[in-house]
Amino acid sequence: MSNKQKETIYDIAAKAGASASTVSAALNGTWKKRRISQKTAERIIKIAREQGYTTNNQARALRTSRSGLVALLVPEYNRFFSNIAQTFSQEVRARNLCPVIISTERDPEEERHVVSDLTNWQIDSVFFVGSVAPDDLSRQCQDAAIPHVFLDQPCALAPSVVTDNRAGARMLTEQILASLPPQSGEGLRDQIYFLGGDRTLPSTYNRIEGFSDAMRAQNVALHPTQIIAKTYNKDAATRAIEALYEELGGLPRGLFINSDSVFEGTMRFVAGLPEAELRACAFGCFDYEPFGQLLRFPVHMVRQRHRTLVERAFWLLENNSPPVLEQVVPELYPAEF
Amino acid sequence: MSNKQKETIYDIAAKAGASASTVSAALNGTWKKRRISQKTAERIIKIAREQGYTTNNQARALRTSRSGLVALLVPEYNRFFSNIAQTFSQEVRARNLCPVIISTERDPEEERHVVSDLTNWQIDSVFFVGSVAPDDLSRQCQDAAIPHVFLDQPCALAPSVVTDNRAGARMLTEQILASLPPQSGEGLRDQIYFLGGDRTLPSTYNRIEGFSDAMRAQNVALHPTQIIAKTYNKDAATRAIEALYEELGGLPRGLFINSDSVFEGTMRFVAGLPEAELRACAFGCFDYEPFGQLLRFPVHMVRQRHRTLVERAFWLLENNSPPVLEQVVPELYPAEF
DNA sequence: CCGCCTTGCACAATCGATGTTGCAAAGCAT
DNA sequence: ATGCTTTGCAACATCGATTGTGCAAGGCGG
Repeated sequence: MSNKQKETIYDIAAKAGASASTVSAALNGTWKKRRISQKTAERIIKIAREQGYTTNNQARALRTSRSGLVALLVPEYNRFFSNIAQTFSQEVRARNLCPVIISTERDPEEERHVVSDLTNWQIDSVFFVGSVAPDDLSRQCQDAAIPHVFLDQPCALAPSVVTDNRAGARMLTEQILASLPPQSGEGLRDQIYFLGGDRTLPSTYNRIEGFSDAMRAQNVALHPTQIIAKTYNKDAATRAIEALYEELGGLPRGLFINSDSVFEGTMRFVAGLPEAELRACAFGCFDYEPFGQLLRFPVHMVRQRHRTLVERAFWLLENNSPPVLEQVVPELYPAEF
Repeated sequence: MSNKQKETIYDIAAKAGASASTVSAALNGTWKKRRISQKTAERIIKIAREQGYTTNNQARALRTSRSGLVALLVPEYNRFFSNIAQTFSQEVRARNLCPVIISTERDPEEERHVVSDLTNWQIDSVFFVGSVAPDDLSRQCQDAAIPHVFLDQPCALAPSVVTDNRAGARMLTEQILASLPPQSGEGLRDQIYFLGGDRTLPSTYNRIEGFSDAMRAQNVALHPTQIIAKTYNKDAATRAIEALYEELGGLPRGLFINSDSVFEGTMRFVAGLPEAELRACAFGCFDYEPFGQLLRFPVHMVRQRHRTLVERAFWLLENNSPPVLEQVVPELYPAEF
């Protein structure tokens, strides 16, 4: 169609016999405020449509100092973050804005850098998911007057939306406790272990709390050694479960697996064990993985409500929320056998 | 730090006792061309750094009509597309540009819309992954003079990079054939089936070709009914495998599963079957799913090289490639037991 | 018919960076 | 000292949309 230069409001103005400012007002909806007659506005809009005119976003952004870009920073693209990204992208586009999704590889340096980059784009707002150094980032955004929210990993200085990890962990642990195999009678092996994550991070910390809550509520003894939470790393998880297996002389009676990466890591070892041993352990995973339901042994799972998380984050942002922490209770997917 | 308005080249100019144009030249590297003395340039650069100046991208974009934005359109965020997105994001940022990733939900209308939106952003270039209506999109981009590439789903009108589906399917099929269980002797059940995908799409078409190649090479008879390829839909896959199971009175001797969604769908049914039946079928999946290796029966897999795909796409784009089709041979992950 | 208030729109400045043009000073040769 | 080239930089127009301001025509009361 239009194999020529792109049209501007000036071209439309010429064709409509009006001035550029009138065209601008007609097209961006401010014509009423600017006392342009409805007749003129409609004529201009019609012509613009016929010519296939579309406005140059850079020019608008330069003038209004609002870019129409909304950024999402994720640590990486795993299942959970991808779901968040998908929902985010939809919500942004529903608002006629443009989503910018960037992965920062869990590197605080990179996070800083990305944010300072984004300020040059006059980003309208930023969503941080699972960020490593929330406080620094929040300050950076505040300096640049960029509205922002945190998801998954909270920040005291800005509105945050996170999964109610404690409640979720409690639900999951209760489910594990409810489907415990008979005791083996061999002390250590009859205990329930919490594996994976980083206890210095709020999410893991709260999951441990929820785990403990559930144990306490049912008067199940819990010793600190039953909680192994140093990293989300996949390979480390494989090593950890191997070590545990060796130490106990078998699998524990129950296993709370903290996150999908840890799930994958432990399964690499566990999946190779004989049927009988697998049946002697009740598994729960704090994350949803469809294939988890297809293993030959039951695995209870908890799924974070990514859509709700994102929706709430938008709400907080759009209502200029003060730094609050909002929690969303996750969903339990009990194993069906 | 800077709790005031953002600085412009004019502020820097004032502080450096130079003109804005000189500052601009000094900062964007064109100062040599513009005959600015090295001394002046360095002085300006130093001041700019001290003041923490960063350039306003909209202003630059408006002037140069290059936005510095690069877009990626994906149908959705599944494992494969997320990997692509991750790699894309890294490559874009390595070039000091800004990645814009948008999911179009496999809706041609939405695809068109997104592209026309993107042209208003003066997007520098667009990467289409698995797009539904490549030709339309390519024409749209051509009209707007936007360089573009297609990944995964090729387009005759623009450079494209796709997995060598035929070769991959052949590799996978050979692997299936090599690990076939003993014959049952019951006619139909001793055959190998191809399940899932959409034969009207090039990728599925070529995988069927590769499947056929391998069968032919080993003189294995192949009847059209052994190929069931109408959709990538997960639920449809569950229904299809159920129907097949019923028709054959058991699983076939071999099953070529086309894509991760189909894998998940079939597994929902298959995973519930008794051990013996599972061992009577050799499984192969054209997509990589880590949990696929953790099932209680072996599944051979083929993994697309997402990094290579993206890198080649960039190369084609940056070298103004004519509409060629480049193929990347995928990687075989044979089951280890 | 005159002053006054609307209505309806055009003019022009502006956002910040870029790049073309022009002009003074310096360098050099004669 | 004169003319010519080179060096080094400032001025200014420009990208396209937005928005404050100004001004003419029309409506209305007196």
